[in-house]
Amino acid sequence: MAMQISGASLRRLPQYLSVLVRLADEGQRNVTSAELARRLRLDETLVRKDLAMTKFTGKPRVGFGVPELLAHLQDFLGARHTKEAILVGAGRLGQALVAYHGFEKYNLSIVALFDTNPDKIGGQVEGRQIYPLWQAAAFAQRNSIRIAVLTVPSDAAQPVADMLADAGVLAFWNFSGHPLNLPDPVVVLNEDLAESLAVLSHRVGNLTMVGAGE
Amino acid sequence: MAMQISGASLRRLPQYLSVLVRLADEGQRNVTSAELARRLRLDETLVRKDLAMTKFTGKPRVGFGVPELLAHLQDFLGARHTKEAILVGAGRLGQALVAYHGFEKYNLSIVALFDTNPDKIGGQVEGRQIYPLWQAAAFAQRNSIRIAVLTVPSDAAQPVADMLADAGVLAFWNFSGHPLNLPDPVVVLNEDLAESLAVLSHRVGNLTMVGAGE
DNA sequence: TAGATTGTTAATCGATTAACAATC
DNA sequence: TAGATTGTTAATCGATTAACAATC
Repeated sequence: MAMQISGASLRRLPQYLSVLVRLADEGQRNVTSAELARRLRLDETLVRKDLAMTKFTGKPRVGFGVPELLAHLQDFLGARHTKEAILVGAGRLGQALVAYHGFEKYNLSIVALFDTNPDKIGGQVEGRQIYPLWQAAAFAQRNSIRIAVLTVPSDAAQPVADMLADAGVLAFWNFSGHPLNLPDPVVVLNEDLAESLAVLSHRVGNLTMVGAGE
Repeated sequence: MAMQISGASLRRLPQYLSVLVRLADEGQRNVTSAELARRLRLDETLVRKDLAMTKFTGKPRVGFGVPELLAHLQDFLGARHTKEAILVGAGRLGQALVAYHGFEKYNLSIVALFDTNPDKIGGQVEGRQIYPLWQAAAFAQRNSIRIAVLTVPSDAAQPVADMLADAGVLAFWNFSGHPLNLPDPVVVLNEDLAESLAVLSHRVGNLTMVGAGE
């Protein structure tokens, strides 16, 4: 009965959030589904459906209260209580993610980094310490860490994930490009820049072909 | 009649590619759709359908030729002729992307960076020069650049994209989080870490709630 | 040949869009 | 009240999965 929100809907919520932040800054009190739709190039019915999934209701003739909806979505997305995470694989991508300030909006805080490279261990990234990989599981357990960001080489992804899942980590943000196999309650979110790049590469290939001939 | 491949299929092709690279290394000659499906946790019919979309055919009782399919997918994804791109916004994320070696697999080469920050201009990232933003359009035009990676703040995304589109850029990989509005042949691929983070944040919120009470 | 595996057509599923009654 | 806008049910669309005939 409590209909589960789809991944597709969930991915649009931060987009609504970012429009709402702007509208709130401008002091706008209410916003209609039509206006949200227009700004994000979506269908207005889809907007109403997405918001309904989060159990927020608007007012006919008025729309949705901007500050109320803003706060509601932040709550819904879990953006209002801090979650601690560790990052495994302090390479270039890992270090960039630690420095990426987008995390803060969702109150995700990376508290420690782990790596196998002795040259990196003991160093710091953005004020966070890099520890040896073998300490990761114990660290996660001791600090009740629930989230791990995996920026390890693809070969290392599965063994590292297994180890951390054993230590109680419940969610993985997996940048390794290797699909993970983990027991059921564990959440895996795969992020694969290669996929996007393939899409771009193919489309550009087609464009230039069209441009060149035919 | 020449059925257009869907984005969903296209995103799976690099996954097949990475399995094929591994199989080719191991010297395996043929692979069945069932084996590809198992390794990537997909349905085997879906695998056959995806490969059919690229116009590659297998042999009943044998499967798909590993080296042939590998080469075919690389071609299909445009991974076999080099494409030059510029990157606008040499911040942390931008610099990380330049350093990210995943690009090379698809023969996408970032040849120059642009930024407005005088402290950055004149500097280098991974051997590539950082130029002032106002030179970007002329540079793109002079060098027939077709692809731009946008790692600028969201407010700057639309004006920068307009300027580059005027200069002949046909494809944008947009990390700004701001939806772009561009004329029709132009390809935009949006990459939004905030979306993924929202999905993760929500799912973890649910997990911990389940763990805590109910 | 018999049987495994492909390629394709049909059925299902889920997400988006259209239609419209409810409401303020 | 009249009319704009919500919330929801029905229709459409596209992608995935199932079924199965073709083929080597």
